[in-house]
Amino acid sequence: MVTRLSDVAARAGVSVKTVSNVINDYPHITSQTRAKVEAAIEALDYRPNVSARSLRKGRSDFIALAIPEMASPYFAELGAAISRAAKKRGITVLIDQTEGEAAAEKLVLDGMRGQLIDGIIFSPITTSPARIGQTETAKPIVLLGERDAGGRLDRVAVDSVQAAYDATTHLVSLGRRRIAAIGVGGGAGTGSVRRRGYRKALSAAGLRHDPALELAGTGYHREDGAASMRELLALPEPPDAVFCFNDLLALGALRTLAEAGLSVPDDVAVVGFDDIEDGRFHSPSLTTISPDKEWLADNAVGLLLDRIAGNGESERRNLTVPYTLQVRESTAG
Amino acid sequence: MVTRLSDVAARAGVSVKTVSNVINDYPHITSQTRAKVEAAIEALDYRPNVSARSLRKGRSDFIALAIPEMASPYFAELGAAISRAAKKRGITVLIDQTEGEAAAEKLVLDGMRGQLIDGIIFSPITTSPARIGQTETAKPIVLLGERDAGGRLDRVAVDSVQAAYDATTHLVSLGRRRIAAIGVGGGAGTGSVRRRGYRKALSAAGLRHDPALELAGTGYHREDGAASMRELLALPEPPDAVFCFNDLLALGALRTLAEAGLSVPDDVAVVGFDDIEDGRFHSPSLTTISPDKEWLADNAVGLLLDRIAGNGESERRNLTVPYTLQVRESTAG
DNA sequence: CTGAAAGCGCTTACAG
DNA sequence: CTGAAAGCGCTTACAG
Repeated sequence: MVTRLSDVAARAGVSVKTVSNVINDYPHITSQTRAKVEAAIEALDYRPNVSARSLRKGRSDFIALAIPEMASPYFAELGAAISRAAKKRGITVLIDQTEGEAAAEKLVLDGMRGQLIDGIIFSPITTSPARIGQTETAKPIVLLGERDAGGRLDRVAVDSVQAAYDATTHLVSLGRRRIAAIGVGGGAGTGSVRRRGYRKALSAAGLRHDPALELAGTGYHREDGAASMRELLALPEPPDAVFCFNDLLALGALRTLAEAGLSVPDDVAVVGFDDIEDGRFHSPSLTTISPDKEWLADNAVGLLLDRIAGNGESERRNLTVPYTLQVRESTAG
Repeated sequence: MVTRLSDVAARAGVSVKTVSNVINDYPHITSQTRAKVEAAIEALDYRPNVSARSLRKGRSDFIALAIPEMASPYFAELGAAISRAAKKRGITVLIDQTEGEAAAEKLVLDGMRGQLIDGIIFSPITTSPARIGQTETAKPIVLLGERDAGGRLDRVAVDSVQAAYDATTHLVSLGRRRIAAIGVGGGAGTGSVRRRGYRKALSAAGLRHDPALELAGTGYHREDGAASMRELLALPEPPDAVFCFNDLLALGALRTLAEAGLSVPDDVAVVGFDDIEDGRFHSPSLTTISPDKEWLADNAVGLLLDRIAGNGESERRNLTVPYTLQVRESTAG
């Protein structure tokens, strides 16, 4: 038999309303009454039934984090940070792996899973911004990453153009002249936004951009970085530096360079993006763009809760995550 | 306004009971009726309210995965596999980060979060097996990892003694004689169980175990492995091989060896445990014990659901996860 | 096979 | 400040 609110009320000799008031921290309760109720809760080891509360209030204090893949270190670290940020505010995070599939992302945009969750933090990779912008979602959504929704949804993201510009400029300042990019892509995602910053930095430095040095690949994993690096090394004129659009690509590229017996950074300098722990312990350690993940997590959760709390109609916000360039061995001997 | 079951019933011209029957796949419904109801559901874009269903049925189809840390690659990969395995069966996984804190682990053993979840997959690292064995939990629990509960709870785990034995024996077979261990620990956790296999292999090979070669460290992260390796290198007689009790420790050790200018495996051979992706792409790539994570995930979820479905009183089960030793560059040039 | 009704455990107006 | 009662949206005996 499970203890119910009414059991607590009976034992404390008060009404259920009073017990509810104590649990929900409402005012106008004498400390004496509060103590009596708390003693009864303690004695019966009572815990409120989440389903009943959620059914009645229309709020569950659950939010969803929809990411492509939780086994990917950047998302794993981000997920950990977001879970912690949410827990601090009494919110539970439910992680949904979309695997980048259009159907799964559509489900997210539709508001997800019946009515359990109160809102969604969403990192889309397949759905187009136009499609996202059309969303008439039942639940508040905060977008993460490069894709925006034409200002129709809240969003928290690094200024990727500027960050890619800084990363590339760092390579230029080292005297590198044939600077490749791994992870470029069409559309409106990471691959195209970061390419913008990369190209901008090249032309600011007076360097011509060579299409042969822009590698697209099929994904953002280590194996994709390794394969792209192999292609670059097979070029008549291989690059003397590579900017990889995330750390996993960079780690894969580093693996290929090691297999080829090339020295990093002497032969080829490498920069990544994300600052996952893996890169900090690698030999050579990886120079990378380091977004402030705690900041990102805190602000994404805060923004979403704000929206859930009822500021549904206020203007959409676009928060820019602070970042630094961490210079390590892969560019600095 | 949210669509309710009764709205669907009204539109389809049937009773709520019939709609409920269709949704829950009950028998005795003419295909004609079913089609009518499904059309109404489609037209109204109806989704059942999870809270209401869960309140009424006493089942939510949510399970919790309680792990120390989701940013740790092994747990991230495991979490991804468990989420996938659960999703296949229509179950949603809620990830709870205990951070190895006793209070958080106690909450897990108490059954967690009011009554939302149906059961728990739990990877404890602080709570003692004795304490776990005393658990009178409200919800079914499946244990992961070395700690058992004196047979009082279901458990899915690698045979860590045997796996550690295999890893160490592999090093012996390479002709290594001073084989260190990183990650040893007291108590009943990973650190003590794997040490048992390590020592057993040494004595089977006729090697004396040297206490100076057993490093405890403070945790199972890269930095702990790096620090332990530094200690080993400072020894009058440093080791010619190291068995690290997880891959993260091994990656940290590899970093220290690279900094010291030592060659792997020529000077020091290194073996890990877990087979995270990071180790496969490292230079040198990491020899490691590779547990079948898909198998683990499928069976942990299956066992838990079986228990939830009502086999509460049947005998506790202890499933052994298959593993292989993946020989890579860190021991094989 | 279907319909009307009770009840899961909360929260919240509504009276007092 | 407290008590009695309605209702959140389902599922499920109970009659028919």
